[in-house]
Amino acid sequence: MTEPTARPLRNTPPPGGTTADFLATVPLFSGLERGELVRFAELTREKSYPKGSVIVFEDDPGDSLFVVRDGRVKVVLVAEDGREVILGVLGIAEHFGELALIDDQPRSAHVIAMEDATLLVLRREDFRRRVEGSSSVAWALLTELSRRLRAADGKIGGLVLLDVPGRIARLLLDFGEHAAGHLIDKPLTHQTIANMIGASRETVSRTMREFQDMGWVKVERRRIALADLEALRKRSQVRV
Amino acid sequence: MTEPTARPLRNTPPPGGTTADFLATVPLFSGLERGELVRFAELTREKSYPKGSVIVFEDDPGDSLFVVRDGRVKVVLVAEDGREVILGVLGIAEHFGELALIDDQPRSAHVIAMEDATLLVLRREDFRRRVEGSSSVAWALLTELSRRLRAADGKIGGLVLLDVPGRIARLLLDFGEHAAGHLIDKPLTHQTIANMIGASRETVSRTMREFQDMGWVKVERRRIALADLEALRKRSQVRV
DNA sequence: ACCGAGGTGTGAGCGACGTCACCCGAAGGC
DNA sequence: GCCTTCGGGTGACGTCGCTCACACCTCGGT
Repeated sequence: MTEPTARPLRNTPPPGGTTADFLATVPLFSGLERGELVRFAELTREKSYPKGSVIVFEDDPGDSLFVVRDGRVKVVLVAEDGREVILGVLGIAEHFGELALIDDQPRSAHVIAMEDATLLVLRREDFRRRVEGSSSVAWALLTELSRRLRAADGKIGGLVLLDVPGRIARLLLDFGEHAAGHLIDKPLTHQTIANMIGASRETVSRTMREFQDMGWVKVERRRIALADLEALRKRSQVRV
Repeated sequence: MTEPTARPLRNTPPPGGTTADFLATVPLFSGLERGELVRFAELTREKSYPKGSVIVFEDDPGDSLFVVRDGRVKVVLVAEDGREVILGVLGIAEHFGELALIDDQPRSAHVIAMEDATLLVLRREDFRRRVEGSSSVAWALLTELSRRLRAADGKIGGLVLLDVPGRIARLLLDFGEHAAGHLIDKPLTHQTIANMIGASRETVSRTMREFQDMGWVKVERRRIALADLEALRKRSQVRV
């Protein structure tokens, strides 16, 4: 855990077509027609952040929506003693910062770049005007918030009802269940897992070893592959 | 924990004016003009549920929005072994069931009447048509979901970062901080508290006693009054 | 006034996990 | 190549909070 400060870099935009093309791949905007996409794209600024830098601080007033164009970021709560809880990891085409746009409350968590990242930034007023004008965006936003709320409630349930191995099993399924070959492609350190499920790095380490010994998962070069979905599912239900 | 079944009762409507008057007090609808309120009210059915009955089951398809007209209901996850997690307690003018309306997913939790309750029921199609027609309702809904998402994230943080006394302190503040005389008016059993914060009834019992001994709270006739906000706030921060 | 149900108080035991301390191996910069 | 950094593995030990068991208290109902 370094002590990063926000120092945006200007660098070359990531490949992959125009901003409008990219926006079309983001669920939030996918309902829009070409012309609208282009206009949205024009309202957008692109910013780069090096690994470890803080993109938004908890309690900042916050008046922008961010869309991940490249890289990965984590949404975290940080306690005074340095322990952190990872509320979510966002990858390409995912976004954060909508809440501050909607209700004018300060940001509810830090967002930190896990890798060098490029983000599109859309300012509150521009965003609001569009949302009010386009029920398609408003509806997509409602859908997204619903999804997150369900996920959050599920997480609360998991924290209360499951022991650490159960929480790990569930997390692994969340990440790998619908992936090709049940392979979790992005590297996931034990520390990161620990912060996502509210456990210590050591316990995660011991548990992952156990899962490997039982043949439930295979790990090579830091890539985790789920080998026995049934066993993991069972373990992620209550009471073994 | 009884084993309740859904058995709606028809009984006398609660007092307090017309349905439209009532709707005007619900934040979701408070942006509407009189005429619209009346039309919404007409789309509404009123249903009563006895204490302990299940209003919606987890995994039900679910196609209605419910507004609490009278009584209190709890939103809960229930494990096979009977343990339950209370995700929220809703009182008069609060609502639930919007998620299923927005994203067509099955319900994510049970909702159970904690007291005899009267609810207004609004069916999906009627609701959707209105929301699409009225950006005021859509915006209010976004605001409400944002609020809940923040609350859920805060809860996750509390579960991970705080010990049981810390979680209890935080819960008490949530309920009583902005109440008149810092008095939590609705009775709150230790079991209920336990289920809300993911702890056992016994631990809650011991902790509440400790809080009383230290003069942080006063309890009489099952009403809890917060006596030392500062101490509670401190205890609800990380690391004592 | 009685009884029963629901809620609370409290002790004893124990187990899952956190913490601390350390080592090892791999990856990546220079 | 070498050295540093970052991530992982593992033992020893302490402890918070869960479970089990039971007693008491306070209602509301008849």
